[in-house]
Amino acid sequence: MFSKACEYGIRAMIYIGQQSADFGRRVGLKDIAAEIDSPEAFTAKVLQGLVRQQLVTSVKGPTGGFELTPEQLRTVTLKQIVVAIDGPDILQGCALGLPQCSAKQPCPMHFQFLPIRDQLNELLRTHTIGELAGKVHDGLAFLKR
Amino acid sequence: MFSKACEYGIRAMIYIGQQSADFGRRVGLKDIAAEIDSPEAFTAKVLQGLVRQQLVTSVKGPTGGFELTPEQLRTVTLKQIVVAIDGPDILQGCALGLPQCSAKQPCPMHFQFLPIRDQLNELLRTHTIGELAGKVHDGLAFLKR
DNA sequence: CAAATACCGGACAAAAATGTCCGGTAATAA
DNA sequence: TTATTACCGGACATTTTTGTCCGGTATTTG
Ligand code: FES
Ligand code: FES
Repeated sequence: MFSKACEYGIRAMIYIGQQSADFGRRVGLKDIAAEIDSPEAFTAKVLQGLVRQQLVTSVKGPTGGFELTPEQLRTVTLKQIVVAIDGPDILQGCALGLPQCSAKQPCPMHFQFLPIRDQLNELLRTHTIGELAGKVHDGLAFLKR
Repeated sequence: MFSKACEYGIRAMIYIGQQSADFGRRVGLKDIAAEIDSPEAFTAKVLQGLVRQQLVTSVKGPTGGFELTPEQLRTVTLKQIVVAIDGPDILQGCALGLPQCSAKQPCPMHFQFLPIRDQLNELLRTHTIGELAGKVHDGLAFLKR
């Protein structure tokens, strides 16, 4: 479904968001990698990209780390993260790999697949990091194991 | 979503099925690759695997090629093909890559993601190759362009 | 039987994804 | 100011996926 990079990116964002929302605390790479069970250096690469796209904020030096501003917590969606890392293909590409997904020249799965893909779009579009971080805070969801 | 191998595999199977159902005609690799716009040698590899799993039948020598028996047309589903090529992960794996998808230890997307994944399961489980080949026959669906 | 055909199987090659390392830079704190 | 901290950026390494090649084998036709 998603690439490893994307999985790590989402999990990292939710963890950063949870720490920012609950404690106003910045988190370092080592901390993140440990809490979401991901390779540290690779996760760094993924987060660097998200910082460039301003989906997350980073601060260098002692007491530095990653954080999500209240605005980012409220506005950054799963869709933005997925598109930033994996590109828009999963949101609009053909299930069977045809170069164009269209109702004019549909693949045999098109009309059955479309509603499913649309629901995925809706899921990604309507869920913010702040919302998902809340579940982790409440002990209703987990980021590893 | 699916790997390239899986996309080629499904498209090839539908084309083979359409030719078997409509004309009782075996099709060769060159023909298949041209009709579904896929790399010939790579498609061969994918089909070899499906032959081993008896999802499609192959015959060597002149007049040989690939075909689907009436039974295969009726019973082989998208799910069987996807699992044979990509494995069961897309049908049961966690959206965020947790080693186990479970409601006991759910990731933050679990309860929203589950119904979508279930619908995909249902789509793959309930559609046979014969059924999809029929759409191509009727000009309602296409395997390239 | 002999020749031609077409899938089979394994080795090989290229590209992409995943993962690591290390020096550079900016920020903090003593 | 100086030392320390922690992200940044690029190069490098490994693994997986994608794709190619070629001789072998089975089958058909003459
Ligand atoms: S054309 Fe294949 S999903 Fe739309
Ligand atoms: S635990 Fe992640 S989808 Fe079920």
